[in-house]
Amino acid sequence: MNTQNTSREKILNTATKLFQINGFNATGLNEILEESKSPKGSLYYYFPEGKEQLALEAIQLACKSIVERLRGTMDKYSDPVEALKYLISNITDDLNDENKLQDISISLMALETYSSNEKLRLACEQVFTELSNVYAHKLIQSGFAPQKAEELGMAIEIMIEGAITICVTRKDTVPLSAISNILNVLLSQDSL
Amino acid sequence: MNTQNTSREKILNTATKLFQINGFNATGLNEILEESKSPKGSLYYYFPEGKEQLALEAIQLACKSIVERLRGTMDKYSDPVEALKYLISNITDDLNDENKLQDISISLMALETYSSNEKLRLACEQVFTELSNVYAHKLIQSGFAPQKAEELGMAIEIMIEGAITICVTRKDTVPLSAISNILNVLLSQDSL
DNA sequence: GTCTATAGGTTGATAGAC
DNA sequence: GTCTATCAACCTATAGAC
Repeated sequence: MNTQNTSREKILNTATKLFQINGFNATGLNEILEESKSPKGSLYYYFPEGKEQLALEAIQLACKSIVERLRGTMDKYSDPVEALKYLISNITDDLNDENKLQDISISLMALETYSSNEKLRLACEQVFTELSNVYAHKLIQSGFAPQKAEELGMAIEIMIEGAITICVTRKDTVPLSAISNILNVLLSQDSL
Repeated sequence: MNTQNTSREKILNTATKLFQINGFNATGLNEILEESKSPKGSLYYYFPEGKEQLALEAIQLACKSIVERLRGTMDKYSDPVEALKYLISNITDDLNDENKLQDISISLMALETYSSNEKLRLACEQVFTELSNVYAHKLIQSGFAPQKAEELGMAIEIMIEGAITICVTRKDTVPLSAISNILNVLLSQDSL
């Protein structure tokens, strides 16, 4: 998971996990320090701007993890429909194993910050854009027209975020199955 | 908007608004009391179980508002595709006017509570189910098979929640336009 | 660089006068 | 039913010893 053992990385990794699962407002700095076994002095030494800076870096780190997973699964199949099915089954397994948003979605932080913190909102916006682009790129590779691929990429990102939100709320993975079928229909008939 | 002027209703209406827009954790009881011009004594008189009870009733009231809007717009057109287009343009107008979640979505509260408060999680789950059913009902009315309608109803709910999340994060309404097109394709070819 | 102590503010909740 | 005063607990952040 995390390679180095510096205090900075321990704090950031723990913060990234807790912010994703429980949210920005529900996660206290004390909680992060306790779970990462770090002293408060270190936090403000490494993140002099405090909680906001920590959250900003956490969003960016979460983005890296999510994109990595996404790329890793999408590259397993050349056919985009097969690749998406595999990605969705992958996320489904994770949610079944543990009903938590870690390495899955930053929707919670996005909704917590859209109206209260412009810097963090922008960081979340960038995550959504990047994820959409990964999907679009996959579609372009398999022959979709760039404009069509971009629109579909955004639609895929929308469906996955929406499905995850409702999955964790319901504590089941039916919504992900539902969009798996929809994507099948959508991408098969709507090509080129 | 609110008909009666009892302290209870003033508190509940304000809480419902603030919880939806800023979330459960970001909204303090003091803030609710200040905005509703109510004394703290009244809050605990009418909501003896405190913040949790207030949030529970707020989720249910928000559900009523959202369902009302949804039914109101869906009933304007008999064709479900036209009705959904109208609903989406309606939500788009609201978000353009003011980039806030009020009377639009409870996704923020759902994500804040899914892992920390079972009572509130269940209330949010019920909201998502109810909204899905409104869509499904509309599809059944226009000739879709019940099972197909149920699956599509959930898919519609997923897409709208996902699109709203990304809309407020981006501060634009492009995602809602994107799913409007998708729904057109999806419901036109996939009927009966 | 690490750690502790603590400041200064806010939170949800309670007690008790009226 | 209404209102105020107050509580203990928590929060983010800072100061300063080591």
